[in-house]
Amino acid sequence: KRAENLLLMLKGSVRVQQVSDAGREIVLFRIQAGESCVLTAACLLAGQAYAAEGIAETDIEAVAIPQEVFDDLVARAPAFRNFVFSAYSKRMTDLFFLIDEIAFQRMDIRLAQKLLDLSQGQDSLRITHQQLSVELGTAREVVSRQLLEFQRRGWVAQARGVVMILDRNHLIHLAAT
Amino acid sequence: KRAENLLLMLKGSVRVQQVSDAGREIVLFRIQAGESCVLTAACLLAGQAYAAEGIAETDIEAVAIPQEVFDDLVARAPAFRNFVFSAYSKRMTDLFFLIDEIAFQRMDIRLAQKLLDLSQGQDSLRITHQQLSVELGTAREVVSRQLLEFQRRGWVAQARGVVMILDRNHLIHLAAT
DNA sequence: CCGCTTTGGTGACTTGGTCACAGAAGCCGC
DNA sequence: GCGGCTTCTGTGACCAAGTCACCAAAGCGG
Repeated sequence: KRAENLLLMLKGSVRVQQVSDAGREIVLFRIQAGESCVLTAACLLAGQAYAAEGIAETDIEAVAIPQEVFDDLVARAPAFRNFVFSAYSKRMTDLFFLIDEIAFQRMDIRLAQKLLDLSQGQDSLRITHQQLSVELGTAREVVSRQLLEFQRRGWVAQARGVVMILDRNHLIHLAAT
Repeated sequence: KRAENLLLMLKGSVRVQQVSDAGREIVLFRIQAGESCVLTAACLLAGQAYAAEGIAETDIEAVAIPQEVFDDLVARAPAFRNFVFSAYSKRMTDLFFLIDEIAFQRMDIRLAQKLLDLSQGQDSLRITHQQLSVELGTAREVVSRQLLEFQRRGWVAQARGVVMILDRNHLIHLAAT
């Protein structure tokens, strides 16, 4: 029942996503380099049935901290303890934010935000409509239609598996709505 | 920035809900007697901007554990440490579940589940459509329409501020879909 | 070049959310 | 009891999002 190790990411990133009964998926969050996987581990080890899955997006390096060492660190190192609790609460508030977005935010706004987020300042973004729909937890058709609308407005251009950002300012403006 | 105390509920229950920019609300989870408010506290204390609010649903009793005592307990009492981490992971998985429901589940099914959940086996339930809509994170009109449909089918009856469950089996059947 | 898979586009339809009301039920002071 | 509030519920029109059933075009592997 207990997981053997707790992971601490050194390099790369892991995407944690969930699959629904009907086969639809949604990205919950990402674990970046320097962040701990403690919480994921905790979820696992608490013996909860978890439908979430972690997917490595890049080559990753991580250190595995055995259960006993982790326990000992939490007990003896206040700084480490602090690190762990901060990570937990960060995740928690991130999830609150995600819930708010899913429940109350319009798709066009969420898509614009996601494009800006994933583009990292680049003008071109390698991603399929299907992948974007998983990021947003919606259907592929919805993404296709929204991108088409953005295209009509001259904000983006598309090629197979690629989205090009032509007018970042308008996207930012929409995302801030 | 740090909260002064961490609360441990002894009696009663607290509803934690979030308000969106547009004024819509959704219930995230409840803290029951015997559960810790540790995570909520942690969220607060990590200095995150949090739009969530806790609302006491009954008279409550709770012990406030000062920061230092909490720290000391985590450091020295393995059992307490375990309790805290379990609580965290339980909340986390609960949130995953909630996200899944919001993103992918139909409203009629979610409403049926919520009615069964809140009724606690009773045949009558004191709640308004508005309150139900907050529980589900949807609009009041949607709840009204769904309840009307349930009523047409003879599964429930309604009075002002009251929902009566007439055919629990059909509700259970729908909820299990 | 030929099939096969992946990706994207489309129309029709259902479900859910928004808006603007209106009517009915309780509540309070008189 | 009787107006005048406030709260709760019902409703229709409309828009946004999700579903379904396709089709077409772009890559890919032989």
